[in-house]
Amino acid sequence: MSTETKTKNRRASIDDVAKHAGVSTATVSRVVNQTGPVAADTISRVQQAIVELNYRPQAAARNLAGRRTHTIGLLVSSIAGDFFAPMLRGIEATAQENGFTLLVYSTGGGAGNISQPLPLGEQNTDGILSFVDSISDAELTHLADIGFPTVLIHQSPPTGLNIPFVTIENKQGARKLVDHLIEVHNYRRIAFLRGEEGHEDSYWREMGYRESLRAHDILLDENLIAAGGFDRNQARNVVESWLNAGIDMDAIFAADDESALGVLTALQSAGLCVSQDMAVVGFDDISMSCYLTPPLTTVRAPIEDVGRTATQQLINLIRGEASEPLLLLPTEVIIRQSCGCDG
Amino acid sequence: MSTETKTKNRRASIDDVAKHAGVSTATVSRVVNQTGPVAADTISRVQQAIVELNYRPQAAARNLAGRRTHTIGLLVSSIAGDFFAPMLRGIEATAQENGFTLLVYSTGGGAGNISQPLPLGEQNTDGILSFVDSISDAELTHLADIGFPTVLIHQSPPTGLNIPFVTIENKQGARKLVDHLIEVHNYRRIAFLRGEEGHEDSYWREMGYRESLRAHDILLDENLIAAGGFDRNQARNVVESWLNAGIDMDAIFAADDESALGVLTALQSAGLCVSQDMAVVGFDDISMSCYLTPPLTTVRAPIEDVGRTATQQLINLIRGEASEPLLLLPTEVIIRQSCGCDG
DNA sequence: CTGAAAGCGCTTACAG
DNA sequence: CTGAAAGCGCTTACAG
Repeated sequence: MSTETKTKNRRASIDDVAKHAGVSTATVSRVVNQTGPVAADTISRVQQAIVELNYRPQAAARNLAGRRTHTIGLLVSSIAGDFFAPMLRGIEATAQENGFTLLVYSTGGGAGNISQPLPLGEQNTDGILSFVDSISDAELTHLADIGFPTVLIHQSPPTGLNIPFVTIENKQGARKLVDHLIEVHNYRRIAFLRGEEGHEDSYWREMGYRESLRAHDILLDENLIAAGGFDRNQARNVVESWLNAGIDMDAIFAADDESALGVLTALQSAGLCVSQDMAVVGFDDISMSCYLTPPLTTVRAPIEDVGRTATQQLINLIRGEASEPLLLLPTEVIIRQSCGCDG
Repeated sequence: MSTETKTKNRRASIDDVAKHAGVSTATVSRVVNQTGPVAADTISRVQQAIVELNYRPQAAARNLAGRRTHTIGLLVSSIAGDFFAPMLRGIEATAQENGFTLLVYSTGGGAGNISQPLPLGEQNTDGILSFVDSISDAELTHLADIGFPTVLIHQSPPTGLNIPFVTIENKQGARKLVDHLIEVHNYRRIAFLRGEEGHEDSYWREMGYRESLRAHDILLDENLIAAGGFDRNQARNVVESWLNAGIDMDAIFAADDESALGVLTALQSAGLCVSQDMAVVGFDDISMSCYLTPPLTTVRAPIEDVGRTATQQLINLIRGEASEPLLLLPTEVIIRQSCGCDG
């Protein structure tokens, strides 16, 4: 069995509406877009014709003639995980509120610095939002050259390029989290599990970690730092190898909640009791973090808000209004039980 | 009046490329789109011009002239949760593989049956993917009338409309899950927590539940059925009230994992030990389900695959090829520990 | 307040 | 294999 599309008669165009209402297409355009002055009764005549013919302006023609697309392009390396959903929600909502639609393209990771024309750009959007590593420096340079509205999310622009970006207070958040571990729980041997190589979030979280240790006169043991890749399995493997090597630790700070999950798994399958035998903390506060056992102490990243803010900045740029070169959204330490607190 | 003043910041158009390569725009179009025959050396001349001028065809003009948009519209009621990410991943990937871009619009829930022109439709896409309740019957009827390619996800079309849809084997999955509860664990008093009112997934899951009870000669107790709304908090409240009322139960089947979470919370804060004192099972197998305590026994819904399949069906429709009126993707019971098994 | 007309930047018969 | 030309369906000065 199969269904097939049946073609019916042509859709109504602006000419049809104009004819039906006895006006010119210019007038129809004016009432549709609420631009320019039109007499009240003309307006209602046109509106009636629109309803009767079920007229909907065709985007392509509108964009061509108007030199705008009313759409925002979002580039991400991968549409995955708990991190993505809230960000998308923020972006989508803000775009809608301002009359823009959202075009999403995921570069599928690894697009890193291979310069290849993206399917989203000047040719089909009014502006681009780029999350982390989804766009090459060459492409970014091109966009900056032609002055195309662009905002970076959780990533700073290549040096020399004047592209606004919005991200979160990674360092501050990490600093406070580690301070808690040291000051409240008296841990001194705190391991750090980095995120992805070259990822700025990870970099600044590590800086916060180092700063906290330094501030408390704790000598950093480089053996307590390893790469977790923001990945459950990689994190789990690292912790298992630490355990096998008999590394002495009080606590493990995973660069994100996703990898904290792997840490928890490794510890539990080694028969350790998290929070008593070993503290674990993460970063992001993804939706499942409060349901873990024990509930995860972490730093809340205002991801949805990052999406909203970045989109607003982009829309400002598109409208030719001022926009902040850098916006750092505040993070907040969320104390639960995996750090050793009672909850 | 001299044409020497070629504006430096204007983007290259097809005319510029044609002039640069010494050919007509028709020829440029042919090499760009790989349509029609072009001599080998002409091709390379044009390609060189394209590179030199950094030419990128403008989508709006292309769409207008070509009467196609090369984009797929996705309508969802809300971009939230663990359910959405995998579905989006499947849709996005399949769209990309076939040269389509994705336009996403979330109706923000409650769009139910208020007929209001959607920002996604015939005017800016080649086809529409609609997830559950994101589009009104009136709108759907309109789309069917004009034969516009449309595919429904996790939702059947209104009666009389010939619109293909893809969903999962809800009833079968629920049936097997409840069979397990009865046959392996000997539970007889199994409660069911419905999902959202009028939601087809919920309806069929309930049918599977009822069918299993009937097959095992267990009389259905209507007091053991309540509305959980696919919602953590609502589910939690219901279970708390059941507990307060002293309802006798062996097990609770939550219509999705999200609400199973609420069940777990309610049970645990009442001091009950899930899996020993009371079994809990869910549906979907969202990413966090295996990390819950105890790990959740559930039914795996192939959500990403649903996204892929629906998109492929839509693309078939767009291309005028055959498409299945209904595709039911298989589900699978995932036994973990919350049902009382050892794990 | 309204309309005639010139595009916007492409694609695609049609003719050669 | 290639080009001239007629649109695609809108918007927007410009003129009245």
